[in-house]
Amino acid sequence: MIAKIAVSVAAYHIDRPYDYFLPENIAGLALPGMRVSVPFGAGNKMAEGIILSLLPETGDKPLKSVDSLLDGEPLLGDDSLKLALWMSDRYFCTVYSALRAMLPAGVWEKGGGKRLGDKTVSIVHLNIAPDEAAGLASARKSRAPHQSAVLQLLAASGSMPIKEICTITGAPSSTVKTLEKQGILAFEKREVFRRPGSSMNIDTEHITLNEEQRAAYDSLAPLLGGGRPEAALLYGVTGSGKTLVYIKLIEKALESGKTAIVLVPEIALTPQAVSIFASYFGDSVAVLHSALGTGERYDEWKRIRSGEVRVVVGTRSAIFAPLENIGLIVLDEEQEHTYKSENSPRYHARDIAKYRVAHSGALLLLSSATPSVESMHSALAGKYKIFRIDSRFNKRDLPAVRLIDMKKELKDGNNGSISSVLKSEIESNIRSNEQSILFINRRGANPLVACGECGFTYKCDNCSVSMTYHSATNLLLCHYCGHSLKPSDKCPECGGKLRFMGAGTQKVETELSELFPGIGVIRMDADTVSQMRSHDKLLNQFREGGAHVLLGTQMVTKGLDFENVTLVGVLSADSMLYMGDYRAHERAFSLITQVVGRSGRGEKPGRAFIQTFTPDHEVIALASRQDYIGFYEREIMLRDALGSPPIHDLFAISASGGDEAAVMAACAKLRGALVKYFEIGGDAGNVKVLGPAPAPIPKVKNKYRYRVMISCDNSKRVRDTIAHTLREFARDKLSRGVSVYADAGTYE
DNA sequence: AGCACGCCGACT
DNA sequence: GTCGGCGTGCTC
Repeated sequence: MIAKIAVSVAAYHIDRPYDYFLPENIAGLALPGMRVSVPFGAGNKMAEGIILSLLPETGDKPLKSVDSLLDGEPLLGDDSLKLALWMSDRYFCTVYSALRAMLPAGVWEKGGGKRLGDKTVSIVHLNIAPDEAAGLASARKSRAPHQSAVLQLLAASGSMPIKEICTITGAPSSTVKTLEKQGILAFEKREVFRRPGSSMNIDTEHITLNEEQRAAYDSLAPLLGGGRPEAALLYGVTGSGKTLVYIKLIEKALESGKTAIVLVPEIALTPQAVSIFASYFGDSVAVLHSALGTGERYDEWKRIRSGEVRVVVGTRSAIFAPLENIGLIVLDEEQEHTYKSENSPRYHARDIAKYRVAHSGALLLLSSATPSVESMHSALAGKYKIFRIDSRFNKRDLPAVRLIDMKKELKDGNNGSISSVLKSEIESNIRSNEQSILFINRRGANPLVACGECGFTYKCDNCSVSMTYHSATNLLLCHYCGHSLKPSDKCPECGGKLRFMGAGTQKVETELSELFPGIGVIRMDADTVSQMRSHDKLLNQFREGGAHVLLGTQMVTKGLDFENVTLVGVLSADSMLYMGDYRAHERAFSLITQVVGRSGRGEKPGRAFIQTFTPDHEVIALASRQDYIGFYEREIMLRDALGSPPIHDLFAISASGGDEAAVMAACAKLRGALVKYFEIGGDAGNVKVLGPAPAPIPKVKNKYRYRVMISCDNSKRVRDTIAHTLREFARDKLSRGVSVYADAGTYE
């Protein structure tokens, strides 16, 4: 027998299914999806591989032999193996790396450094009839009270874990063992899964949909279970209760024997929504957090594979959950960039979801208050059915939004981060004991420290970015590599006076304490939530009225649902608009819309203020009016003109390395090869090769980064040309010290 | 990428 | 004569 195997150590440019001979002793046990140990390369070093398929011997060429099987049963099904091959073509990655992305890390820890065994408990059964046990219990009541209590308990319940018996009766475990020796009780080892406890319990007994939710459900439900792949976009304002619609749809899928996956951008940001699933579906739901330990994640994965789990809720990688019979896949907040993997395999969960839906005849539900331009484009083109939920859950209007011109503030002598209008609004909220959320897109105190005389700025030695001043530690910090530096009193170049410019969360925190002495401010950014679970702690503190103001970065914009918040301030809308990539406007629009939606979710109406130096900027103006359609129409025209998605497909070929000249030369060579091959292939008309150009941040961690962009119509031929160019480049001597990768539909 | 093979200079 | 430099080519 011959096995086709994806080998872990085969780099991208030599990756292919390798054929190995399966020796007699393991040929009968080997199945596709199992891991194996195989000799590879000239040195025959042992490497891990995964069996892709088995075929009969041909005897053509001499093959090396599989050394050993590493699994007793397949870790991956046929559909996963096929998906990995598809991913290697789509995302320019090795088949093995695609397969690895589908498996929980715990799979490799068994027998490795930290043993990760299967956890078991001892279940104790009665070996005699219950009434006989009850008789023995009363007979031994005075002579052996512990035995009596244990027997009485088991007479009532039949079986129970030993630990539980001991805690209930107070008997030592030796009592139970004695009874086992006497043949009265029997032990059974049962595997248990380490399950993360759900922290909140939400009453989900009676979920009733309001009129609009019901209408959305009624239109979506018929798309379920027809066995035909379907895709729909649920376009619903924040706070419209889309989660309830998902739950009803999942329920329907389960009723017809199907399973469901719900993807969320980040569990930490939507704890309430996730808890609803957990309490509603109980043990048949698996929740895959990022905070899950290796063991817990591994166990959840096993529960899913065993068929015990029928609903999976999780972040990006949960799209690979080994569920059978999928009826529904939901992508909540589908526009979020966290659905795109930033390292190899550089997949987008939405693409994988489409693949799985197409192969299982399920319904894909994309959901958002501000759909990605791609998804809206597909919906308008008729590829997705589109449904709307227009009013918020509690029938509250969206908050009134006002733009504040910071140029004018500056003219009036206010150079702080908080405008006079916003200041008086915060003041009135403090007086009426209502809460406020302030959003600023930067952590630290000052993003720029410069000399007022010679213009010197503190730049990171390893990265091409200026260093941010952190007042808490009195250090300058690089947010890309973590490099830190103590600022000197005077300019290190000319001895002039240093100026601390711009504002981040720490600076605003100080300003707030100066403007409103004594008020409670909770600051939430990467610095304050780095400690485990402090994220929840800070939010609970705020919920319980522990502060007047919640001040933070992106993490205060999503999912939060606080009834007492009636004021939202976006302190600097401009910083988001100029991030250099084609998605900057989309992100800014979405972020502003989301944070505005945090206001007025309770009984009291909300209001929002957006501070900007460019109040006339169309994106800011559209965001302040919450005009998604207007934004979409403007954006789609720009995308078309710039050759960006969704009108055109985009690939980025990136090169990085320590020697800038070598990286540039490599990029130029890549460009030349691409242009040549596209011409030979007859694709020159379809394809535009742009660059090479430095990446938006040209140096990170002492590596220079340049790239070539390809705007085209994504086709197999184009992908093959890119793959061929990458492989050829890797073999080239010029490539020494320069690494390259390709990214489909690039985000940066 | 990682390794062996191979063909040239320096050395006990 | 042989040890080791790294240029070249292959990986079932």
